Amino acid sequence: MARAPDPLNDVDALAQLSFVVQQKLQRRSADHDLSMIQTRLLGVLRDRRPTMKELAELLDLDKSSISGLVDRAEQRGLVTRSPDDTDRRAMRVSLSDAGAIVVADVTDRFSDDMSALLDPLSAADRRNLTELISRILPNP
Amino acid sequence: MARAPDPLNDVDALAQLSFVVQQKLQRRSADHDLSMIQTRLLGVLRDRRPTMKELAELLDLDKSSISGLVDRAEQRGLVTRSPDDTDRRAMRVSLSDAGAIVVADVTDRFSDDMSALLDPLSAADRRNLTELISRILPNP
DNA sequence: TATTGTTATACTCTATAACTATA
DNA sequence: TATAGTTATAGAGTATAACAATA
Repeated sequence: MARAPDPLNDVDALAQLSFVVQQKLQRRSADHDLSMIQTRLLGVLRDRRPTMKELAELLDLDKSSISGLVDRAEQRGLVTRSPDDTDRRAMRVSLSDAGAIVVADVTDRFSDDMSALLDPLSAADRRNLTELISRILPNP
Repeated sequence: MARAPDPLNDVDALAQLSFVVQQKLQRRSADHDLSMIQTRLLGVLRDRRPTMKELAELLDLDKSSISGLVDRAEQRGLVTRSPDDTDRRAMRVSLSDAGAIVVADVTDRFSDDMSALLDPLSAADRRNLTELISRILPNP
């Protein structure tokens, strides 16, 4: 007779779930030849036009790392740099049309993955899970 | 009056949770000057003595990437290579005493982080969350 | 003087291809 | 022949330090 799997403790459950979710996102990114950090870059640009400094804060990277990251994304035509309107030292980064299409596709397919992951749960259980997770996430 | 945060949909809840969890692990790893992949290497060695090929499968990396990864861990005294008993082509990798201490510390502190994260939930809610997550994780 | 961004440098991480030794 | 592992090479990603332009 089939044995039930070992019950997970709460710490292991959170850790394993995070790896599964990240792996899905990584694979959908790789389908577009994007690294996780490139996908995160495009993701934060969906609703922002940040300066390089703001990008460094959003992605928790050094400003010099942002320079290289944006360089490579710009060479691929996914983002564009423009001078800031008022501060002539600053550059603002925005998504190109091509970048918007790519990030939308990654997002859509990742959403499909997450829906598939949630498939074993009833609608009520799903609402319950989302509510519990919302309560432990740091308030936006 | 303070507004409640926007309610998250289930996909966003899973994605955000995974980033929070991974960020905690990354920071605890960085405290020991370990990258995430080095921590994962030490983690899989806690209960295994795999060959290089098995490590490549466990970490989903090319065997040549494993060579470099193990090289650097070995130079830091965290792991050791030993020849396989029966296949003279193969090498087995194991945790050193120092490596075991490091991975135990990262694990303990990460567990503390996860417990703190779960703090807003009652014991019953926590059990409920763990049960729901267990049902969506791929069966081991 | 302080801040924004870039560049030079060094290191880690990763894959591909070619290689050696063993099965 | 096929497999296990290493090495050479190339490129992405990262931080530190030094720098130029602007505030």
